[in-house]
Amino acid sequence: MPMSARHQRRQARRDERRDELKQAAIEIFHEHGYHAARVSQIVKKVGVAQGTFYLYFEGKQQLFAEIISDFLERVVTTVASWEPGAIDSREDLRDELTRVGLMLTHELLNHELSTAIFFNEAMAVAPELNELIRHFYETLQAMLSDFNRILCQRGLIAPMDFTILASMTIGMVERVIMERVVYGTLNEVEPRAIVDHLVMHFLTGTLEAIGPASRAGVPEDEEQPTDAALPLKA
Amino acid sequence: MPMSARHQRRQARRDERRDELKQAAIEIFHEHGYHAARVSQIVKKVGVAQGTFYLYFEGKQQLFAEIISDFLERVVTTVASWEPGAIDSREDLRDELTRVGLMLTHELLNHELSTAIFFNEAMAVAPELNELIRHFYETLQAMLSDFNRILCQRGLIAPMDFTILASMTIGMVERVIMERVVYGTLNEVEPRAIVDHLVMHFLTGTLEAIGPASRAGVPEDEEQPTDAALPLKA
Amino acid sequence: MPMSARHQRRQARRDERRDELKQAAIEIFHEHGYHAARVSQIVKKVGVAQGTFYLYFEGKQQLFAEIISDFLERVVTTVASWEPGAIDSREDLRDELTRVGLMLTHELLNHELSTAIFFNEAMAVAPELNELIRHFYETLQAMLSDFNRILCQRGLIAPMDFTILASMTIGMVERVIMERVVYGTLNEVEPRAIVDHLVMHFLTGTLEAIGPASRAGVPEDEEQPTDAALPLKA
Amino acid sequence: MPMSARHQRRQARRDERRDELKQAAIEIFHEHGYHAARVSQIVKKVGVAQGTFYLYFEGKQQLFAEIISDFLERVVTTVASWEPGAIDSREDLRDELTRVGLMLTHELLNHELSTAIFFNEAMAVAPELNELIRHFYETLQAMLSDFNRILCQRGLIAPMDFTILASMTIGMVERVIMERVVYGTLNEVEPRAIVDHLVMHFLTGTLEAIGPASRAGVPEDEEQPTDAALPLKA
DNA sequence: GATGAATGAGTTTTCATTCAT
DNA sequence: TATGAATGAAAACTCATTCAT
Repeated sequence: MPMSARHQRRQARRDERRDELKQAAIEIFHEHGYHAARVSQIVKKVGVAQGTFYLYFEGKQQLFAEIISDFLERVVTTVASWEPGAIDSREDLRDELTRVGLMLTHELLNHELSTAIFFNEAMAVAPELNELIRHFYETLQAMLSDFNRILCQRGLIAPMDFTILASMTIGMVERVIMERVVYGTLNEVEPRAIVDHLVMHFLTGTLEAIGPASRAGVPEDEEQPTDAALPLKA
Repeated sequence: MPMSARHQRRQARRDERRDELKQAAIEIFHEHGYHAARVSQIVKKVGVAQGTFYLYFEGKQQLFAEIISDFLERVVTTVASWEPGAIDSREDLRDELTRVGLMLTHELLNHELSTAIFFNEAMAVAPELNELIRHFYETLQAMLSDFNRILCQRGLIAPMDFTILASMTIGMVERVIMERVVYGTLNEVEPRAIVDHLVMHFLTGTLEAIGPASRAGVPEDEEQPTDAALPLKA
Repeated sequence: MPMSARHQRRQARRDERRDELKQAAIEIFHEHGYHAARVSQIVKKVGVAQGTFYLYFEGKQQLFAEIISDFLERVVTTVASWEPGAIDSREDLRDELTRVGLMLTHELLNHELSTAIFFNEAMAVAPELNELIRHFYETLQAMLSDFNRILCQRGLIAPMDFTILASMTIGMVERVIMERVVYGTLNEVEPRAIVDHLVMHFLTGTLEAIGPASRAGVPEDEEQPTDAALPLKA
Repeated sequence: MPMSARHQRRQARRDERRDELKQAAIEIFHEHGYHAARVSQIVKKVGVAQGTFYLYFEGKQQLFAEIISDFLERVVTTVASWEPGAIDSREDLRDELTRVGLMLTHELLNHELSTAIFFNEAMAVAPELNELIRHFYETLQAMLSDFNRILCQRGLIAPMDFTILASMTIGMVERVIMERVVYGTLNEVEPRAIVDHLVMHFLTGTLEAIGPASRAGVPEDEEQPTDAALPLKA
């Protein structure tokens, strides 16, 4: 059933306005937080009447949930793009981790506001939403656990509790991203450097130096501890 | 200036009631979240009148802030108990990390509700509180960065960006604690095992097996990847 | 920029409703006094919801201030209509005083409730409002002082402290109006008689009889004190 | 029935504390107004506990009423001291008016705070109190009307509506006192000068100059309008 | 589709007063 | 007498949502 051109145009305009409202909402939610955000501020930003809002969204909370949902979907999609198939060595692993890490980082940095909203507000809005978020983390953990198990089977990582490992990995990434997006602490660090640190820490903890990415705080002049100094467990 | 016995008794009763109210508030905040929590629920739980609440606290928000502040203080105090002085080897380091990790874990698990409230709600209450939390993370990061720098100078960890490293460490710990406290995912895992994973991941990433702590998901029977299979960077 | 007919209609309805609410508020404030008056009583009287009130006014206090402000403005406007230009004799003066007096009296009696509210409540609501009232009295006094000064220069009134004179005049008028509006004491006295008394008292104090306006309490039959008996100061 | 010395001492201490509290209340009522005044502020000022207040007064409102009542009584007593007996000439009248006027003025200025409270707040506290005040004004008016009637019978003042005259007189006095006590406008004017103006205005309106008391605003250098210029009604 | 006026439920907080100690 | 902790009623105001135009 082909739609009429007229209907299509209408639909396009509808979608456009919907996006406008959603974008405005993201900005307002980011600025004030969910609870202090007012629907009146959102519609004012777009320049439409209060009632118009409800032509496009069921309500404030549903819109917030949608924003969070969009965000979660982007993250899952990105992480799911992992391709374990061709990974045969630790080099391959590092490269693949770096690839996915960069994708994820770019994704999150490209949607800074949503990212910040997610970390700051999402858990404090409504029980239903918490369910959604819980489900997201479960999915993520399952995916990572599975990956890790595969890697372990291939002898690429040591055996351990992969659920805990998954949590640790998620936490590392999350916190680093938060620092950058929410607080701006790591703004002057290249995303690449961040990803390098994440990947290397996953691979070798604090065993290996991460050279070129180093910045302030690294004792450059001082004699670097040699690898030899690192007593690897037999 | 010795207080009269009468005054002392009064003060003691005052403190007791204050604690009662605070504890009730923690439970209510945990159950409903800050915004859905009602002062009326708190006083009902303690069995006092509405007005009594305001004899002990300036208001709902101030009480919440105090609860969070208590929490943050406990964490900082615990982390600050780190003693880098006598650490001369990676073994020492592992032991000290384990010691502090266990303390912190116990601390957090002993105040599960506050911990959960902090992770879920704290950022979504009020800008002033966000300031406090921001300051907390800055303190924590500064402490960890300094530790890492010392460790590096002693050749115990490799050089890298210690700010990023600090964030990663904080994130790892946070996420694992959250999983346990907020979602109950890791409830059947011994705190000791959790700490072992955190410490080992900090030290060697995924290079080394964490044996006895292993649980579901770990391919016990399968041939373990040997250390030899792990290509350490030259 | 001509407004659409639709917009005009809306605005008209808006103004109407606003007036309705203000009028209801005047009645409630008059009946209960500012502090005992409830917003709920006001909206009930008009038959709208509680929230509607706040579409038209910032709050209870702001509405009260507006009512008082309206009142003060009417008074000042009336008093400012004084025309000293053509006054050359005491007869002229008496006529002009009578004219302005009647206008003011009518104005106040036409807004009895506001007048009563002003005298009873206005000073006990808020410091900001007291400022406004203070300014009102200052304006009034300045106007009257100036008038008196002009009259004195023309030889129509004797020299004295015109600030005190202004205060006395204001007080005379106020009290007489209060008696009538707040207490209903002088309800059966014609406004004209009231004004005659005010004017004559301003002009000659208790020197001259005010005949036809006399009512109960005046010893009609008794021998009137003759003017001769009045020892005018040399 | 003679009280024991012990009981007397107790009663004295009681009265003292009661007065202390009342005085503190006057200051607080003056500073904040009745509605914004807090019982807690009053007891704090005296340095006793909250409960103590209720050992001496039934409550906030009753105390306020008592303060107002004290005030009204002082005024009535003063005005009632009028002695019309020996007044046979306008000179006598002027002297007696001046005497009473000075007494009243001193009375009010000696209790500035109560006076200010009365004018600003008294009508806006409670209906019962308004009754009291109404009664006060009725008493005052009756007294003045009677006085005026006597004066008229003796040929000392012209016939007119003595109720209106009483109101005018009360208003004149009130307003002048208010200006001084509430706003401080006439602070640099001698009480004596104020009373002179009041008395002269009562006697001759604006017919006669009030010389030595004149201050700023009086055209001293300019030719004074002569009495001859004042066309007295035949 | 768009508007924006109207709705009204819902909650924190204050403070005069009481009363057990 | 004095204390001060406890009481609890009471009210202004907000804002998400609706619906007649």
